[in-house]
Amino acid sequence: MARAATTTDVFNAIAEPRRREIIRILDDGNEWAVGDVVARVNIGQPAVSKHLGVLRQVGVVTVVKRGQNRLYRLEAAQLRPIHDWVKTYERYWNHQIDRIKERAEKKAMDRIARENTPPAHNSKK
Amino acid sequence: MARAATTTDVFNAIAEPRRREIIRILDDGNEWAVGDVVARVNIGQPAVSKHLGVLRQVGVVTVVKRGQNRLYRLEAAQLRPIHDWVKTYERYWNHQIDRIKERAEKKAMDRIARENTPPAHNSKK
DNA sequence: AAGATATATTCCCATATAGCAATATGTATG
DNA sequence: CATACATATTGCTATATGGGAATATATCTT
Repeated sequence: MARAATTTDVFNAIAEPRRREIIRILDDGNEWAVGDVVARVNIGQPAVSKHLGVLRQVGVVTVVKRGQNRLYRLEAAQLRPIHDWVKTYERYWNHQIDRIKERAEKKAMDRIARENTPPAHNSKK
Repeated sequence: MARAATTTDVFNAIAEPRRREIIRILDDGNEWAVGDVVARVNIGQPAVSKHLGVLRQVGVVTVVKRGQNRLYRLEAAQLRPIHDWVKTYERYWNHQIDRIKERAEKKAMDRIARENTPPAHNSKK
């Protein structure tokens, strides 16, 4: 089985460095025409259009037509699944507050226990 | 130019859903033998070994030999670049008073208004 | 209408990669 | 030593994908 398509899995969509670069460019609250993005990256217009198409399909950008331009806008809220996923591991580099750490550990253990259909005993390290 | 290899870019390494699955399995503070991981996923041992190899090369897991086993341990601190990257977009779903939020609300209201006024069905309004 | 401009799409190629089957390597144990 | 076991590696196949070049499509301008 191949990995989930870039057009359906936001984790895969942002695995491409040029798409992260484009996301960064769009992150100023404005709408960007394709040509303006092209002017700031080192790849051609078709490649940029394709990257924007991928980002659109996973919802990370939206597009509106205005004249002969297509204006893309960042919808970074769609990145939240990535945030939520990686946040689960914060405790691995954040040791400041015990409460946060304990909460994260408990959440992880609860999830694993739930998904593994409890072997009916405890004994974690 | 292709995207950075799974073995050198942690963003690409975690773009594969089975690797995220393996990371979650390892996330209980213990060391896991390959066979124990194999028992929990739906792919064969060679595939698991390869996924663990990818994760090892990007530093997300470490491995020690013990007898005929190789024990893998999660080193989730290596996921921090992902956390730092996505954290810069937190304001898109946290910050209550920015333009994006307002836009989203407006869009939702427009949609609700549209749904509540189907053509030629709401006799009186 | 005829260019000019902006963007998307198609065609093609090169490369990465996920998985299985088979095999190799290393280790424990009789 | 011989054999079973655990894991890695190799060989292979199918597929996804990123990019350029060429082309299509839509819109603007004159």
